[in-house]
Amino acid sequence: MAGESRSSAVTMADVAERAGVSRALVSIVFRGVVGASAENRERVMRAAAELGYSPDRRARLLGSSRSRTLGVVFGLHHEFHTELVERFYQGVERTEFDLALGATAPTRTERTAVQSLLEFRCEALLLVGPTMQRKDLDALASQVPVVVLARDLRAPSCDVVRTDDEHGARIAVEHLVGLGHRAVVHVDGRRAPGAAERRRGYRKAMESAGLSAQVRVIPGGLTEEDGERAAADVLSGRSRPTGVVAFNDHCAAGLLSAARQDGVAVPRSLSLVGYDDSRIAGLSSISLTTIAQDSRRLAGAALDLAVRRAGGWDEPPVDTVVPPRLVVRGTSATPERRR
Amino acid sequence: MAGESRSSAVTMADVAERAGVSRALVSIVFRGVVGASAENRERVMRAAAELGYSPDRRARLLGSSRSRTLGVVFGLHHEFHTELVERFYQGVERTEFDLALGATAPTRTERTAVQSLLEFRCEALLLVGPTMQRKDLDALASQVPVVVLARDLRAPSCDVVRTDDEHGARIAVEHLVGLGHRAVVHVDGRRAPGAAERRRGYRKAMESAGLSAQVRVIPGGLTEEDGERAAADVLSGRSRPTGVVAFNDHCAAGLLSAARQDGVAVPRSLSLVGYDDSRIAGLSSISLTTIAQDSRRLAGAALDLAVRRAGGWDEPPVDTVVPPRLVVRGTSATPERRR
DNA sequence: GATCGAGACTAGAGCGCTCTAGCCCTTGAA
DNA sequence: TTCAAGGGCTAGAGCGCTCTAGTCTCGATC
Repeated sequence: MAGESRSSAVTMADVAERAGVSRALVSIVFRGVVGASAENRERVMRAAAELGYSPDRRARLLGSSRSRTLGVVFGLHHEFHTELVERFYQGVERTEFDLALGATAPTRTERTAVQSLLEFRCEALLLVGPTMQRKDLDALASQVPVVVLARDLRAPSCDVVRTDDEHGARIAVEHLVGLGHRAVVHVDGRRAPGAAERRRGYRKAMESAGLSAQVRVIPGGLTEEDGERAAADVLSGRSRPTGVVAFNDHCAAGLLSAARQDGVAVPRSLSLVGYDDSRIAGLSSISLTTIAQDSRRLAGAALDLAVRRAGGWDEPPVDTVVPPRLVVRGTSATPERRR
Repeated sequence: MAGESRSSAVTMADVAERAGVSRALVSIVFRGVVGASAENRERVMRAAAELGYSPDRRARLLGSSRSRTLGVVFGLHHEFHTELVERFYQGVERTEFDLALGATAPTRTERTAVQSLLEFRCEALLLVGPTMQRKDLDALASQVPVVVLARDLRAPSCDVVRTDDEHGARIAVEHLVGLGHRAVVHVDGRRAPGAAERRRGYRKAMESAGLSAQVRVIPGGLTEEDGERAAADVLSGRSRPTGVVAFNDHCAAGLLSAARQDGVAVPRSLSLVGYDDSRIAGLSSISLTTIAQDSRRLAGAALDLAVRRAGGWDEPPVDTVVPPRLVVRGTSATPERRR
């Protein structure tokens, strides 16, 4: 058969034969455990290289009772999810585990992704921003250790790692107040996940700054269109604010483009803070000051939990909250003096 | 051990016992092949459901000599790559194969990704926009069937599926000319992959339209900053063009923001066409007319090739070229009458 | 009534590893 | 000298499936 010339199946036995040792010894060498002389170790590696051998993952996993695999379910098109995945890859190198990716997309459900990861016998699952129903999540968590990221759950049946959204909104406000703003409004996310926390953070921060009288929450949303719509409320009226904390970057971008179209100079006449540090915030034509989630710590904490759970750690679910940080770009500045 | 209460290992043997049949029969049922009575099929499925059994992928793959797995190497942060991955998922359902993802990121090399997929004994590899050196690619292709997407190779050692960039630039020009533009310039991508083809497409289209005299290529680049820089060239001078075909969307976005800052109305005074249909093109504040790659056909063609190669198809490498299409948004319109 | 064939089912040998048990040898302490 | 300890190595039994080569049953055919 023509295909035979390709790698074909060079197995551990072939390597063993060529190196003149037993299969078991080859296994020892490839697992990197003690029990082989330096000489033989070298011999085996050479033989393997000559034959182009690489161990068969499937067999390897089957042989040991543990799969040493962590499953990650993430949204293929969510930039923040993919950022977390990258962090996972980085973090997992320090462990004895490997990662298996299960992507989610408009045409591929979480259910499908989870199913396929389960077939690989992952020892724990990392779910990034899962949208599945609560009862499905609970059911899953009873089958396999689960760590949920970026979704707030009350009374969780599994570990949760998330960003402190209240704190995020707070530091956004503090940034503006620190620059000298007093009239700072919040364009919120209505009922989106996280919206309530951000609203609360905004309110509390304003109160702490002695600006209770200035508190004003304007209904917004998640999209640019929502931001554009909210712009009407923000910009009209006598009491135009000098600072806006928006629910997220897209909303802020809509607001920004509407403001500029109205001839309002940003940041000279209006400062704007987004949320998420999504890619558009970094575009030079937008250059949005925003709140960034600490993907590194989020991923690190989640990975740590997953590994411990996989190792049999059996304590009640843990809720880990990571503070976000401010990223200052071009849409925030000292307010101009008016009147 | 505490972990035992979780799924633990329920195997085919457990299902067989519960259903009162042999393991082999359970296998037959789960593989969905003929050879089991309706009654027993039902019995087995019921037993499996009761036990919460799902077949072990690792063992399954090991048992059959073929892995029935296609590996995909893609850039985690490239939106176009992830779009292709989604298409792959869709397409692969119609086949007998499964997908294994190997993500690439700034901190994770293609080499690592390929290595891990190879350990899974993928029967073919789909490389999306691979950046590895030519000789590494050739070496890889000699080990396992490889299909390369979105990278132009001359005299390839493997199948290539790509977009017809020359054609893309051509239809961008034709769109503008069709709207009545005559002074159409091209802000190019210098030496970026695809830049030469797009330049050629622009030139040829202009010539076909009888506008050879208007041909003008301005050095650009891939980023917004490149676009902003090119804007100076485009907008200055007596002979300002009415239409611009940019190398890509980011370049076009930079151009757009610079033009607007200069008080040039888009699309009234200047029409702009980008390339790639990236996410920013769809942002309402940008709303860029652009050229979209046909991810569906690209993925379909690549998948088809991979499956055939995996099946032992052994013809010389195939080069598949897919035409892109125009996406009209808000940055292109009939030119205003001047003078 | 013997023969055949098809369908339903099973036994059991792999697949390529891991890992335990045990062998052989050398070394150092008793 | 004896024995324990331990390093280096191997045999061989799994791991949970797939798949070939059967066996058995039953009804149709000659």
